[in-house]
Amino acid sequence: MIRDFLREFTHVLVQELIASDRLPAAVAEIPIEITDTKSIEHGDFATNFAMISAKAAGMNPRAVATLVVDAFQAGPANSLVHQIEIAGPGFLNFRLDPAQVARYVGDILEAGDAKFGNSHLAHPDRINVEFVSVNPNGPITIGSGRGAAFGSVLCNVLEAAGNVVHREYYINDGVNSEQMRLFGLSVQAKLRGEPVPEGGYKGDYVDDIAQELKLTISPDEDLAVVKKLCEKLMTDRQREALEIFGITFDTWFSEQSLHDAGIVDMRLDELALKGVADENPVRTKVKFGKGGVVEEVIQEAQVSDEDDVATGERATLWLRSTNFGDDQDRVLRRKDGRLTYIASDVAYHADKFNRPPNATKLITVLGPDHHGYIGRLHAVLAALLQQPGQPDADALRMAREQLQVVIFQLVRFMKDGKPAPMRKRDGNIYALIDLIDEIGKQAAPDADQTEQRRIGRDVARFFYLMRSHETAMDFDLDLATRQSDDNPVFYAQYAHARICSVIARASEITGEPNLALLVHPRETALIKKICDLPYEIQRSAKDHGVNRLTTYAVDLAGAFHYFYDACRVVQPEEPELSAARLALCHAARVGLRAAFRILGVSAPERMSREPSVVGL
RNA sequence: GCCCCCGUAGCUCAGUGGAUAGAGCAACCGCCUUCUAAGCGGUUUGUCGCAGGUUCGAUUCCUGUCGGGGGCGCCA
Repeated sequence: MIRDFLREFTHVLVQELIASDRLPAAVAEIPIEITDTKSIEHGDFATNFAMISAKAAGMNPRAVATLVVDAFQAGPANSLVHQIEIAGPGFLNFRLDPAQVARYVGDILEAGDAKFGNSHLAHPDRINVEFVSVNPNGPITIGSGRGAAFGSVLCNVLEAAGNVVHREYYINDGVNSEQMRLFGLSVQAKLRGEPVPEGGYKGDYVDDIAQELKLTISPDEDLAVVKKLCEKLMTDRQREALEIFGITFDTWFSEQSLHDAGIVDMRLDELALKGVADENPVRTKVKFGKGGVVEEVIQEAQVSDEDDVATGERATLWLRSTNFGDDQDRVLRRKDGRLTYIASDVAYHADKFNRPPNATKLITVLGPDHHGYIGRLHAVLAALLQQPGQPDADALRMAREQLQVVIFQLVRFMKDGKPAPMRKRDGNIYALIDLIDEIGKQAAPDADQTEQRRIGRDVARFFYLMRSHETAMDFDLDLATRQSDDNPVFYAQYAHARICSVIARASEITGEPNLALLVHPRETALIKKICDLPYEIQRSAKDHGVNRLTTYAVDLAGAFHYFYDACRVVQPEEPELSAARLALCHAARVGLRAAFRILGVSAPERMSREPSVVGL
């Protein structure tokens, strides 16, 4: 908003200087960045343009800055930009007229809760974002919670930045999966009252599933049937937990459906036809040195023993992924004919471009244990995308452009100042839904379950989102549960509740607000902060740094509290000022609600803490 | 061995190549006759791990190094 205006404003000044030969044409290439200032002594906004363009201009930064200021002073007076000053090594500091800044309040109110912060793109991406996607063999854990929170907010941010986004969950229900077979066996054992097999699944949820299945099927039912049914039950529970966590997907995509439709076989045939997959009994492995330099290429002959031939087994089908940057060729089909997980991935990645229709980009959010998987996925997509005669490197580059794998780092849970195990004392997996319930019960012991879960969800989401996804984080369970009052999400939500309260109290304030009266420094600071939301969203969409939005929400709340403290809104003896401040309250509420909407946390209209009885 | 991430105040962490590096917690001192004190103001706190390099300018980018966390299956 204001930044966009100042960028354009400066751009025009520079263009004039170029047109009149006072600056060389080369400086037109220098981007103009508007930054905020650390101190109001440096004005409202600043640009380093003079410094970064000094070389292209062939003069020192202050000389460039002087030209810009001259052009500004020679031009027609601008109502918003009061003054441009040269400071320090060559900063251009903008001083704005607060009464003009206040006019932006009107723009904010016009956009409203649902639209404020959103941008339009001339050429939006159509993006499929896959996230969470855990195996249907257990509940969503607190570990997956981070990917869930991050992925959902990334989707919201990309959408708000003007892209078309499709939210997708991939169900790993492939019939060949060892893990899922073991899960089915474990449930089957429970059904029959037998001990779970070696390495099988334990925990209360396995019993729950077995109990539920007992109602509909006999203990003698085939493993395949049991497996399919418990996958469905588990997936339903995951879906339910994620909904409580504030996440709904556009598509829950079944891996097995690709096999059932014969699409996997079809894609493998295509790859074989293209020559990027074959049955030659050799595997290439590449040893990379520092910086991805190829140090050694090893060809391993794959010996087939006579038993294989005798049992009529086929040769192994290899994806020659080393041609596309992978460190070893990957098996697509084992010699016994069973397809690997990566074979499904081939079909799946081709299919994903249908959601949204004609998708231009795929984003896959994965946990830290999957970072070794990135190269494989790019190789899969490169093999799919490669056109006849196209060099491997070009296909790989295309794959890397179209598929972004975003890895979030480990989250460690801390209790009593020590790392807490991911399993609880009773041996059960720590599920996301347990975390939500625990936080909610601690924060609001007397509230009903719906309200407790709303609070638990808000706190958990905010905690997950406060840190950059690319940094390992500690999730302090004590802070999130016991001392939940210290949680910044309450600070931010309280600002919203406070605004609602002020608005309710101001019903007698009517009349047209004169926004030009909003010139108190704390009013100007609040308006500037609200106006920053679209900018923060655009930045976050660009580098996936969605944790900024939590910082933004807290900063905006702080700006409101600071304003509230000094500027009384409801003053019947000053109706014009009151109306203007009321409008500002509405605008701040729009900003907070928009930020909360992106973050997936609620905007409570009332917050009141019962007096504590502790210590009596 | 290779790959990913981290190292900033006592603790947990923000920080867009820029000016005097910030916030919360913790400690201390103030502010409710007044729109919610889950708030506001103030005091105190630094070898931005270390060494080079690029740059007019580096906490930020690059290289190396030390320390910590995680990952490298014909499992998914």
